[in-house]
Amino acid sequence: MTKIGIRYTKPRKLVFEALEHLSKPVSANEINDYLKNKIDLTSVYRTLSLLIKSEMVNVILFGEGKKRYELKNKNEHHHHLVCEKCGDVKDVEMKESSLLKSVEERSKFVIKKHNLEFFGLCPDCQ
Amino acid sequence: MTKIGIRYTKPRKLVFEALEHLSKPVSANEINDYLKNKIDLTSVYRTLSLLIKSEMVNVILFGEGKKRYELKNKNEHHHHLVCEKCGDVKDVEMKESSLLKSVEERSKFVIKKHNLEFFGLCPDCQ
DNA sequence: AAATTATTGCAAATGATTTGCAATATTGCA
DNA sequence: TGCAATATTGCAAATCATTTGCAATAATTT
Repeated sequence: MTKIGIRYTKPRKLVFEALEHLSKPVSANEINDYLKNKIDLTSVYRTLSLLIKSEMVNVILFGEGKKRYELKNKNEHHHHLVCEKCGDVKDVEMKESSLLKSVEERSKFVIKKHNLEFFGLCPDCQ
Repeated sequence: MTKIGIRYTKPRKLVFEALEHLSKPVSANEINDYLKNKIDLTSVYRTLSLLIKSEMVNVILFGEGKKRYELKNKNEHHHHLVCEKCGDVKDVEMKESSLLKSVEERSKFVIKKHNLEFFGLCPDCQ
């Protein structure tokens, strides 16, 4: 008799805890560092794809040539403001439904998702 | 007597022409394909960094794990709407100054730049 | 506790981008 | 024009992020 299922394993527990604890967009490597290499980097990547597929994690791009990952559950849909000097990341909330509607109307596209990230200098670094 | 200067060379000419001709965000590889490997991929990359430094080219991220490059001169500041099915890219213009101002006020950051890209289905692919 | 099957770690592959370096091309000046 | 000075190229190899294959291991069902 065949059974299929997703198992709750140590690597998965750990990656989830790392994302929860770090609670900002982090790279796969940063997760690994936080976990002190207790699990293999490959498992971090594999767990992340799982979490992304289950819509528990968002992928965020800051244009550094790598992906960053963030738990979804916490806050609502939001964007980020990154300090180009110290690297601090702040969440940005905004209502963008009218903006999306306007783009949809003008383009006749159906919009499924969007990326929006801001870069600048935080109060301390100005 | 030492002289310093930037030279107008064949590879640079070609990369510029490729960007002009393709006139949408393209990857380094796509530039190379267009140029039929007349120049080395390394030179494409080196020319692109030069053009970026001189603010003639923008880097655009669609989250595919690679960068895309687009000539600045053509249109004004704009964003992109990418069809997730056929890959077609449409430019999106919008006035975002009030949005930026609002984010700056709420965050106390000074915003230097931002990324905004939309993904969805174009009229033909819906 | 055994059998079944999902998951892991490790090594190696892949893809994008960068770097070192000797060979070559461009440019300013005699 | 011709040459020297130096910027730039191509090629090979390095690097970084991410993915894949596979045999060993762990989780789960019975």
